[in-house]
Amino acid sequence: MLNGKGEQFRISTQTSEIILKAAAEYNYFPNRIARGLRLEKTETIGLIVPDIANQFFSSMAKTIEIESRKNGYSIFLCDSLDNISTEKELLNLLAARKVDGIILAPVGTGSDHINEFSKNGIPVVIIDRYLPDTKIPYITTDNYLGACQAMEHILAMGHRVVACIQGLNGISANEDRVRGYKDTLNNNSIAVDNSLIVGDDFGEETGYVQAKLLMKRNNPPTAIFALSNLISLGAMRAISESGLKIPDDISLVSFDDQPYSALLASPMTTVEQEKDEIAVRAVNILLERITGAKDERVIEKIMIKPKLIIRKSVREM
Amino acid sequence: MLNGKGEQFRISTQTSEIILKAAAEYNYFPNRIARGLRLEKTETIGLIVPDIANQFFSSMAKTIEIESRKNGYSIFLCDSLDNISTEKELLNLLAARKVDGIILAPVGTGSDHINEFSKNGIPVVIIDRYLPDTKIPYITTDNYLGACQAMEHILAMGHRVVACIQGLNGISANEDRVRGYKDTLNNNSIAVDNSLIVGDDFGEETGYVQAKLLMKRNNPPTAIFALSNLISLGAMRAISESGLKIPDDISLVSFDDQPYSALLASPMTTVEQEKDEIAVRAVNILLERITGAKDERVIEKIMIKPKLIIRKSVREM
DNA sequence: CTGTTAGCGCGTTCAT
DNA sequence: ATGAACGCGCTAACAG
Repeated sequence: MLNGKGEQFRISTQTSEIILKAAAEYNYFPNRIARGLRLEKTETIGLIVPDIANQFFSSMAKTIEIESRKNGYSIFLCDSLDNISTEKELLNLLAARKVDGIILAPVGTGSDHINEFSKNGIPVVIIDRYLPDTKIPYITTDNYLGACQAMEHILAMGHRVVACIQGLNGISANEDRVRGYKDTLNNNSIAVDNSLIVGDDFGEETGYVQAKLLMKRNNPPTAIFALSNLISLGAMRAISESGLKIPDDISLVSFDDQPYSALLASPMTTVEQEKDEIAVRAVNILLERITGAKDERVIEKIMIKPKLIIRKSVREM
Repeated sequence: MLNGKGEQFRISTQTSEIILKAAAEYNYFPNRIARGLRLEKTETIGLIVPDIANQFFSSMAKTIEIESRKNGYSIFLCDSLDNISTEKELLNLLAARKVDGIILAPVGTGSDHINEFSKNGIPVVIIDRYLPDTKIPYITTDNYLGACQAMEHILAMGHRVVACIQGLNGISANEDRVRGYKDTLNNNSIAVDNSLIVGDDFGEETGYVQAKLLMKRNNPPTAIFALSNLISLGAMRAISESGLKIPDDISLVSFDDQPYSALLASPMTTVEQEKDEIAVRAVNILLERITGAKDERVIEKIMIKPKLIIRKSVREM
């Protein structure tokens, strides 16, 4: 009876005002649980991220929460701890909680469980990467383009031996970045040296360990392209421990701009992902699927252009 | 019927196994919405923070989510945008969603709405600060102690003119830190110069503007104590723009350790808050109040000791 | 020990 | 134009 629109259908002025005053006076709010049970929609969205403490995900979470709330939806926050079986459990948990839809930043390379899950009728939108051979809409950064932009800059500054510390092998975000790295080298007539492509996860430790190894090579790289903010953080730690300076001794470019990027020992050149746009569009696409506003045979596959922010971490050779 | 414990009360082996297999086979999960309506508890917790994109809150959110999930609870994430009327709306929203409890990192200085809200029976636990004259349990950093530790270090390094860029005036976290700053000066027989206590919010801009002004003084401070991570970020920007170096030209200590603190131009000495412990204890206290496990006349008022991490941003005079 | 039923609060439908 | 009754899926209470 007090659903806020029922009144408009019948009496406009009198009843509405009385009801509203009474509601305010008695501090009445409709029970969303009962409403959810009855309507078979809860106006909730599940958000699963591998690590909410990571600035990249927390700033998208912020935008997702705000944009969802504007539309009456609340967010169940779930941290999959970068663990694929946790991610699986979380999908089931959210299903049991009858969320209307899920925004998922997947973990690892396996995706069978996601494809399987998406058959159950709860709409899923994927962010940050995409799955091969899937019917699930996604919205990510154009990682290939971002890597090309970064590499073009490094090469334009005169570097010829450029290492790449990559993240988790096999996922689209990583593969696209590596492909951009290789293609840009090739386009500039520099042979790809596979021994300069190292690393296997997006964590800080990978950056640290691999940077140390790279610096010990006989023919060390003059520049490093780090494929995540944590990798560059680790690489900086290694470089700093070795007594070397950026960019004098070695240059560094990182994927993912951070609030502190401009304030580092050497303000860092980064590939900035348009997190806000990814987040807003993910919410809007999900809401369209929830409300059925759009032909669901259309699978959105969206890549947002990143932006190269040139600071002072690449030396001119 | 399928609540997972009913079986244990009756048949142990046979029925349980049959049910479990059937449940797995048909991929059945009990509907948590219906359950919530029936039991009048939803096993959900509302988390309200002023800015989830802030590392300080996002890492606590991570721990809160994980710790809650261990106990079967899911988290509604709400970002109050540092806006007190949004915070108010969110409290009501969470009440309408029938959360079993709320963890709140409050915004601003006003707290009447929180006291008012807490009378409605939904348990609230406050983190990051405390409210004056309230019956709501809280768990925060011992901000007074943290400020004393930082100031003792600065003074021990020989500084005598030390500025303090503070955050939002009037809230406990800020007042306790300022009190620690003043008391430590007094204990070391240095008169407090109120013109060296500047700033009025925790943002980056405050740090930037106030640091610029401080450096222009006739008798500029040799050290700055920044009362938040964003303030120190802004101060660093100002110092860097002025062509000055930390710690050679000016020393800096900041509240809130960050992942990048060790990797800055000058690795920064910080007061690290024990975020994990605050988060875990907040969840546990809230759960105790939800389940009624503890005498609710006991109002927990907990302060966790912070840790001074000494790096290289303070010069020996 | 097992099967049946009432009712949580809402929105919808059907009957006035 | 309004009011009464039903049912969403679950669990607790009760009857058999």
